[in-house]
Amino acid sequence: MSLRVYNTLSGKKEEFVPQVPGKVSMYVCGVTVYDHCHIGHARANVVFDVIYRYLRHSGFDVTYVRNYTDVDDKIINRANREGVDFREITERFIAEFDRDMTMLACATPTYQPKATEHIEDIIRIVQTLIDRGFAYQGDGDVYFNVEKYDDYLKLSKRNLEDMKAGARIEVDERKAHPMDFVLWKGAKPGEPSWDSPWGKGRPGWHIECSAMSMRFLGETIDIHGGGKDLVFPHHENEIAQSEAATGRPFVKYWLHNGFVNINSEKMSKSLGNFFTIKEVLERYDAEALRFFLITAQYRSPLDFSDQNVKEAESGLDRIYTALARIDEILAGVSADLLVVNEKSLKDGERELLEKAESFPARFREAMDDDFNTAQVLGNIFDLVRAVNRVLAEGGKISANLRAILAKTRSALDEAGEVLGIFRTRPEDYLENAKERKLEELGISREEIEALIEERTAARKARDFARSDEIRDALLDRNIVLLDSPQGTTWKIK
RNA sequence: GGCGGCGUAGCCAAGUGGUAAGGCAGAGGUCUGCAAAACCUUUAUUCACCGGUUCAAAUCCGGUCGCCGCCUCCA
Repeated sequence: MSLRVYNTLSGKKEEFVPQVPGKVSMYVCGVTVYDHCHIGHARANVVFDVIYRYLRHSGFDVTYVRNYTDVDDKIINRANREGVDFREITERFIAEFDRDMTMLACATPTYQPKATEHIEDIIRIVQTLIDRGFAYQGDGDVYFNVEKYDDYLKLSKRNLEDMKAGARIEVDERKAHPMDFVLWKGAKPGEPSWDSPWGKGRPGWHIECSAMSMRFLGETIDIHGGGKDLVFPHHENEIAQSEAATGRPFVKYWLHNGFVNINSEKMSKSLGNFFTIKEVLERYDAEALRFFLITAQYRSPLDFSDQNVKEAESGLDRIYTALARIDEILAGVSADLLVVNEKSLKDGERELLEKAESFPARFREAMDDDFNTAQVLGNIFDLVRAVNRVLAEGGKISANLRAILAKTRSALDEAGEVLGIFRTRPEDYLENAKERKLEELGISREEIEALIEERTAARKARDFARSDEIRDALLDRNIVLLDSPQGTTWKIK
């Protein structure tokens, strides 16, 4: 089986064949750094991080470029409002973005260029477009003439006539066609600007991605990604200006992620229904958030709600609990030396062995089918259940079981590495989760442990009334007690 | 108005022609002093609705209804 990806350009899943065997060039539109990022940005970046990791895992040598848009109206407006240089705004929010990405365990792209570092490239492309008759000047601005480029709207599959019909397009005297878009904006007083053949100015939004993509990845790249909302106009315009400038195809595979919704509506700044990554991470574990973001296939909408994230968190806890049990059993043994003796397998062991051994193939099959992370998670839970089942049988841990658990652990590690989860020691994950929740509940470990001690004494004395009273009191405060032959432990409800 | 997507159990979510993965929540059981955790069993004769193609459809085709997105900055 080979990798198949859904290409927005063809509207179909296609076999993924990079231009150069073994190598992949990938460009993903980053963020405009004028404010904190929200969960929608988190999803886009986690989705493409998983894709990046999976491509590498599949043996490709991937060059991954993600830009920072660091000059733009919104940045300038904020800078003016705060009375600071625009670079102060961009530096601040680049740092915030980087912190968010680190929290979400996103790998660092090969290159993270800034638009302002590529003004010369931008000017060169704009000049080429003018020379080739695709662009024209108007009052210090330079526009792309959409009527000159025959394939315009091939990505978003519309036509210019329909666009005009109900569209909210302001008539602009300087434009030859209402849909023409700006490549270079003439400077207004107080705005950051750069010298150009057309006077002082700054780049339009779309041209920077073409410039940086070509600079780092060449004229034709394998994958270009971004949110669905970028299909038109951003990506459409990138195609037009890039292909008009080079005469060559710009992108082989266009990949677009679905939105994060709130009550079935798109999360966005303008609707005001957004949560920043920063504030969500105050309430939830970062890994749980990442886990939540991959519970659905990347092209589907994903509804963000307290309940949904909590459910994801419960699911992740379940997996980590099983991992902790596996690690406890495997502690101190060298997994490489473990060999399964097929002849003396118990039923549960055989089932787990089969699931663990078939897992890698099922994992690849799901990921090869347009990165179906939801299906992978289903397979993971299936494996976890088999682990729990075997361990619930009790008895001594046989050498065989140890070997099977080692196989299971390495299967889960493989998936975890690609999905960017299970990267924490299970014990640490569970401890951290506990710590955070304890703080929320306003109860201390010492207090709980003192009560457990008192209860154990009461139970020894068969004073079950007192024992249950303590347990109920703790339960009221969301602390659940777990009795086992080894003693009493506790967890948070 | 144009273009595109979606509608699978109480909730989330896989599944694109062969008879419904998985998670959360719920119920019963094993365990337990009683519980909890864990495990076992169980929860959609059915995939928005109607019609068609087919030996066979959640999956393909046509229609209806509902929801959402893009067409303006947007991941």
